[in-house]
Amino acid sequence: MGMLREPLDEIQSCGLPSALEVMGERWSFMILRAAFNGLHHFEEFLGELGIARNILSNRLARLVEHGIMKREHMPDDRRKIEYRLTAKGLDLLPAMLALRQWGEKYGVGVPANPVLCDTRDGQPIAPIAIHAHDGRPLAPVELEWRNRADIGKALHAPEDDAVRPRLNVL
Amino acid sequence: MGMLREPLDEIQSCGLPSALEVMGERWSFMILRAAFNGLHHFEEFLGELGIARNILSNRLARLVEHGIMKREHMPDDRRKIEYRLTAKGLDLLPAMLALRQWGEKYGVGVPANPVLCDTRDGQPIAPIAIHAHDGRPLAPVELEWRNRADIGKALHAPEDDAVRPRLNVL
DNA sequence: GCGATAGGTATTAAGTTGCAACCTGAAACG
DNA sequence: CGTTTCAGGTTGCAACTTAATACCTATCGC
Repeated sequence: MGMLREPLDEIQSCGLPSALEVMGERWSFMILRAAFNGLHHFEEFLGELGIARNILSNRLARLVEHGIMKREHMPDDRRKIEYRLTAKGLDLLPAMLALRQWGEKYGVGVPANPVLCDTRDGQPIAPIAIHAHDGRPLAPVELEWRNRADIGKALHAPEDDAVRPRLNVL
Repeated sequence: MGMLREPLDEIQSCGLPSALEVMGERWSFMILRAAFNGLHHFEEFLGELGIARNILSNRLARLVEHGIMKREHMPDDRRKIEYRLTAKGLDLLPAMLALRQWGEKYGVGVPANPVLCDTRDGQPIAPIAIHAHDGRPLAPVELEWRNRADIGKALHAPEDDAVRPRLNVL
């Protein structure tokens, strides 16, 4: 299949376009979720997702090509191929969960099952959130964009709270 | 524009399909990022993203329709329309950041600018990660899928570590 | 060998995207 | 107060992507 779309990356210095190059495609996240749920084979994905064979084939190939999954013949049955998440693929778990939790929060009647839990106490994980480098949770008002050059600098007097830039979306 | 695609939701009980219904479309996340960077107007998005007018128009309409952004005439100049993130839109920040951080980690030469920082000390935020309900950070080996019915139950003897299901992707 | 199974490819219709040209209503200008 | 400019679109069309379905190829179990 061709690829004459606008690259979508290099638009600004930000990793988002490069992430979306693979994960922005229709079905990529659904395939990833299925993989996180323990699916490993072509026909399993096919049955679970209700996707067309050719599209699934193409998407798996792209995920493999981008190092998100790896593709291996099974030694005991050489018809079978095993698709498995790589470390790079596993690293997408927070993004996938954040998106899923958002969908659950605002979607219609989606009580979500199964739920990702802490093995230690069997309780569901916390909502994915933003934390400071030292682990403090951060609310939107405590956030601001900074140029790389200004990291760690005192840009505004602490008492001058009203003038602080913050996320300029609030 | 028509909408005869497979719904992509209702496939399983999980919020992901419903999240992807809007955010899975090409450009949606890029528009969101631009909005988080403080852009509010049609022509601003157009210039920043290099997207076609009709597509931008369509995507903004869909974001508004889904309650992610709101659209308001500016009272001082009635030609201008202001697009602004709603609470629902702001709630996508963790998902957007997780995706962006992943792209930065694995993308080619993307040092990312500007960077989201804590107003308190001007330091960049921590990587988006998974935490237990009590705030402890959780590694992949400490995670397992559970049916809603089994939340909080002791499913496996603590000493029987090898048999524990975990993420069955590891 | 022979049917079933796993994982694809090929063909074609339908839907989506991107480009460029055009439209509309509200400022701004003189 | 007529004309120009600006903001925010819409329309038409060609190119591309997706989906559905049929077909292909290598194992495997018997």
